[in-house]
Amino acid sequence: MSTNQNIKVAVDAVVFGYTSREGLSVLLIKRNIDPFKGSWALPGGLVGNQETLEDAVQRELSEETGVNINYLEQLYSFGQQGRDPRNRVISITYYGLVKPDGFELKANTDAADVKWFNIKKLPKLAFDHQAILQVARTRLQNKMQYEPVGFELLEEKFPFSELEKLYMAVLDRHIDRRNFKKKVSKFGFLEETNEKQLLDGAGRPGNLYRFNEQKYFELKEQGISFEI
Amino acid sequence: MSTNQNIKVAVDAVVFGYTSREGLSVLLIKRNIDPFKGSWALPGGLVGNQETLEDAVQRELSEETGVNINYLEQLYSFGQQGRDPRNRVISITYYGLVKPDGFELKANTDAADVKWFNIKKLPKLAFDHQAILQVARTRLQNKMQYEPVGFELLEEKFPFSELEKLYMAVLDRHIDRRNFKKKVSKFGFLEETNEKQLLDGAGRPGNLYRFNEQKYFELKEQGISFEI
DNA sequence: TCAAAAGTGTTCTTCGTACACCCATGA
DNA sequence: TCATGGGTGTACGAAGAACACTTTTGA
Repeated sequence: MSTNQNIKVAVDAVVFGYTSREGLSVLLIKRNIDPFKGSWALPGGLVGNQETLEDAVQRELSEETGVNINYLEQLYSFGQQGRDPRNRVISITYYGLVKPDGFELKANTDAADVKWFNIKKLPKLAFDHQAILQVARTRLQNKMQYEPVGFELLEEKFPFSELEKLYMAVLDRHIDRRNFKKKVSKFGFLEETNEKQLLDGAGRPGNLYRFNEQKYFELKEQGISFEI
Repeated sequence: MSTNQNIKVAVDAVVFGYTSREGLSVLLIKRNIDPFKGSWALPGGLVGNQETLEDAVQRELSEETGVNINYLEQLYSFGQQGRDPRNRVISITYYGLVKPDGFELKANTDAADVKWFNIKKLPKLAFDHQAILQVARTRLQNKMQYEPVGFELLEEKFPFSELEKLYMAVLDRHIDRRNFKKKVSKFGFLEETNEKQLLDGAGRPGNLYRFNEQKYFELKEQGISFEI
């Protein structure tokens, strides 16, 4: 059993982005080699002998998509036989969060195309990537409810309503504005700036807020736990 | 990057057991080959070309320890270079739960010895297994608070106090008996039998309870969520 | 009759939730 | 002046936390 093992190790990444225009989106590449040539798939590829798993993810993302990832966390490892028709490949998957200003894409040699897809309008995906994406979505939903990772999807300064809409988009349910504000404010890691939102249409401009990560870590040290 | 990848794939398992006598325990093997010959380590080994990751874990456990695993869940994948001094090995780790009556051990060819160690009296471990164990412990603590996995560590029928002591051992804090009973009973997946505990000493014998898994799944379907 | 462990209810506080009107701005 | 979206407080009910005495058994 310990001799002649012939299994390849890959990484794949589910990268989430959010804008209030587009909602919650996922970054996909169009494959330009077989198998699944022409299909949309998660960015990813084989791990180099000398690089860590995280480095491999970062490298693949920059090779294939050009995005700047802001938060990266290991998701799950998939190892079923037949998930890649060529060889036995186990894939260690990650999910990542990108701020809206890191949204510019450039498809590269390895990919025929790169695009953001709204989470509700996904194409058919190659391999078992549909299942991976589902796991990632569920994980993000859970994670956002007990750690303030949502801020990794917003600009540095944002109106409160952005945060609220983000939570509604990810959790896919309505949230009461007043209760949500009360709950988030209570923790004390959100700073009000004295700037106001720049408007794109009518309506009263909201105050801009900033997430104080330093403060959050202090509170976490003290055992205060975030929950939405 | 895609040519001549030379990385081995292994699985390792953190197996937890519980008895009120011994408290929360972890199953370790004594290595009989180098590196770390003579050190205690988590059971595990390389994955065969034709087996799933879960199968590999089950096989290693039965080869090395002879325990019957009751619940198995993937934990995390560790891939740092240097974690195995021989080759680049990435390890996909699992944690498992064993009922007290599956406690009999038999060390086998692959291991010089197998033993249960109380979680508070662990020896130095080989490789990065100390870190893996820490991740597993934290995961178990979290998991037990939102899914009733604790029952996988108890006999089929158990006095209520067993459940309570188990939670105290895993969470490492005091739990109020009355509040705990109220909370657990409320869910309705715990059945009271009309048998009573067999005593080992003085004290009033407790009623025996049984976990109704069927009922739990029904409740879960209805969106009722377990939380301690 | 004593020691050991199990069984059981009430009160108080905290948190979650439901809910509607006024304000600032651009068109 | 109208339409759009932001800002704000209160009241009710549910759940969590603190807390002590009685019962059953073996020695």
